[in-house]
Amino acid sequence: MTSTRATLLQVAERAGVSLASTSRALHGTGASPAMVERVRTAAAELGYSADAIGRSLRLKKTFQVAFAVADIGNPVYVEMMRAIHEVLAPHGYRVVVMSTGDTATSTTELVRSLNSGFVDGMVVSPLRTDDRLIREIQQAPVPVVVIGRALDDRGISSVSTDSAGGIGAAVRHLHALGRRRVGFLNGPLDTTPGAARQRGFDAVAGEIAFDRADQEVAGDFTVTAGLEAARRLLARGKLDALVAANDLLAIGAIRAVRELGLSVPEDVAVTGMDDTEIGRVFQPSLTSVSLGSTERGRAAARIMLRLADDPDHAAQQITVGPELMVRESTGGVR
Amino acid sequence: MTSTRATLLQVAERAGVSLASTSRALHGTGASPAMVERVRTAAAELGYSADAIGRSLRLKKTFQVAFAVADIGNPVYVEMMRAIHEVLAPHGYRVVVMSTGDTATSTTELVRSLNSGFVDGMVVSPLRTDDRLIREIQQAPVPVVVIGRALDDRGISSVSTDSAGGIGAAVRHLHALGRRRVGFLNGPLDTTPGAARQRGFDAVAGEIAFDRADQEVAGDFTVTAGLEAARRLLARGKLDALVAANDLLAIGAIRAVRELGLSVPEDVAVTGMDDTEIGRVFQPSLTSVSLGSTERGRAAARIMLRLADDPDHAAQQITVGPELMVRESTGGVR
DNA sequence: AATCCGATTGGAAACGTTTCCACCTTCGCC
DNA sequence: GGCGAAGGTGGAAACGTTTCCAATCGGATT
Repeated sequence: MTSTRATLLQVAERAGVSLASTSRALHGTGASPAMVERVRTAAAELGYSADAIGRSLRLKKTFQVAFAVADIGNPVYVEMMRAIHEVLAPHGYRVVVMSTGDTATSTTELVRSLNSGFVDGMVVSPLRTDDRLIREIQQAPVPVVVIGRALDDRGISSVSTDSAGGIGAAVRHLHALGRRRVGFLNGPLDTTPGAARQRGFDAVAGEIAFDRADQEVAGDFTVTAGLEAARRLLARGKLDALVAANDLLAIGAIRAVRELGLSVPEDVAVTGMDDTEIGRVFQPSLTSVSLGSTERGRAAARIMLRLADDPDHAAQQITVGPELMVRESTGGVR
Repeated sequence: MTSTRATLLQVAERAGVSLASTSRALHGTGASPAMVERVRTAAAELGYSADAIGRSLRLKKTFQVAFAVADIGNPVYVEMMRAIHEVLAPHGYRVVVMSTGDTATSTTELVRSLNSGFVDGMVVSPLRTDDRLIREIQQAPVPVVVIGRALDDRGISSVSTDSAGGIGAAVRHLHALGRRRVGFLNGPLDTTPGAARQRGFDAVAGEIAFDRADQEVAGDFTVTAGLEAARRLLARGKLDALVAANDLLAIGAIRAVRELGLSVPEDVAVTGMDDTEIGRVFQPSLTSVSLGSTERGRAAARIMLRLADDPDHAAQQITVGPELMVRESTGGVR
């Protein structure tokens, strides 16, 4: 590692030409072939590469977009990230993932990232949303697109889905299979998805008569938390169906079922949500409600592109419908 | 979203004081309480927040560190990221993940990220390493720490592990259990981990006599690729032990075993590598070689801190030993 | 009462880049 | 051969911030 990196001025001096010509020769247009050759050589000799900071200060553009997410460990965010990258990369944007790490302080962290971040825009999928976060998004210095909650009224661009309806579809599916003792395994209720999925379960549980309907809340949306919560849920009484708020929770739940010597789907049918790859290859493969992660990521990225072009473009809300993918964990296939 | 964001100069004008005083009042020291109050008010009224680009240009510091990784979908990288974040965050650094996305162009992408990135340093875990990449790392404008391959001779800081030895430990474990027909399920051989693990298997296969030893290479280190490759491997003849180069491949392999109506670990014992969370909660839980992802991440981050402080600090190489974690998939527990 | 010291303040430069503007050269055309 | 246009080049400003340095002010000490 050389102690100091070469600057454009040094290249200019070495080439014996002006700073302006050097810049043009390397990047812009309007330089003679001889000039280009000369400057290129000098730049190569010095191992020059343009400093992103200086360039961005002048251009007022970083060509970076952030994807801010509470927990990068959740495969659904990985899918979204791939989709966002796929849309943005051809337009010259790099996608950087900022994991807020600790979900408790995610709001504050997010805001700070935004204001002092090196990005032209941000796609954010917050686990928890409060008024302060919304206000910060509204007065953010760069465009923000929210994945995960409709915010029609506030002039914020968002891509949302109907996860409540998705839970309903899963419950109806289980009922149609003849299951009558259903357990709902949700994530934290103070999160946006947790709250929505709870609404979905409450609604459908009011419509459909079960012999028994119980529920339990996991500490977060991870496999481990799902395992623990499912143990508690199953300890309270026999169930023949488990609706998990998320694929990771469902995987934990399946383990809990088997710990009791029961089998999936014969004794207990299990559904997840998010239609992740791990759910598809798990054994049994997971019946899961797809919320179109890839589609949502793509939609968010497209809105971002539009806003990057024209920051005053009207806010836009898109909704992606849920779709039930029936697989082995509810006895669907084979 | 306001059309233009407030600058420090605007705050200064509104407060009726100089630019220098404004900066001091907000950030530095040596300003009178009255001045601080006055400037704070003006800043609040304008909704001012410092521009990261301008600040970085002057400070020559971004307080960001990149973690560049080929495939963020692999949980082992998530673990590393958490560890890196954990070490760096208390020192005021933000960790951003740059997924090179397509592994084929990962080298080129990586280099570009580095040179034009908004980071003070970079921790990189390359899947494929060639001379060009090494040269780029050596002349990188910011400190780089490599996770995944010892590069002692080149003056590059790295944190590596003995994955070859780890494969050896897994094979020996299976042999000790009485398994005599072993299959090795590796990832691409042109990757750094693929090559190392191949060496490990070749070495131990030369030492220990098996009745049968076969192997197959998966297209990448994912569950899906593991499933497909394991199908091919198992189709070629009966095996009673499978050594997978990674937990994801192992999970795919278990599915392939079961598709044949065989059970794990009774008919076929399976080992993975990386000791990921998903492997621990999978069913059966996965016997896996821990390569200390968290420990490696932490070590890399600590080296990075040192280099950020003193870029000319001598390069440092750390090695973390592998450790076999015996679980259900080889019949270890219960 | 004069001087000195410390505490605050403002002016100005600097970080590295791009681009506007003005100037110069050269070529083509009348 | 002169004139206009076109193309290439250099000077200088600008982006937003921090910090060095000098200058001012007030109070305290001799």
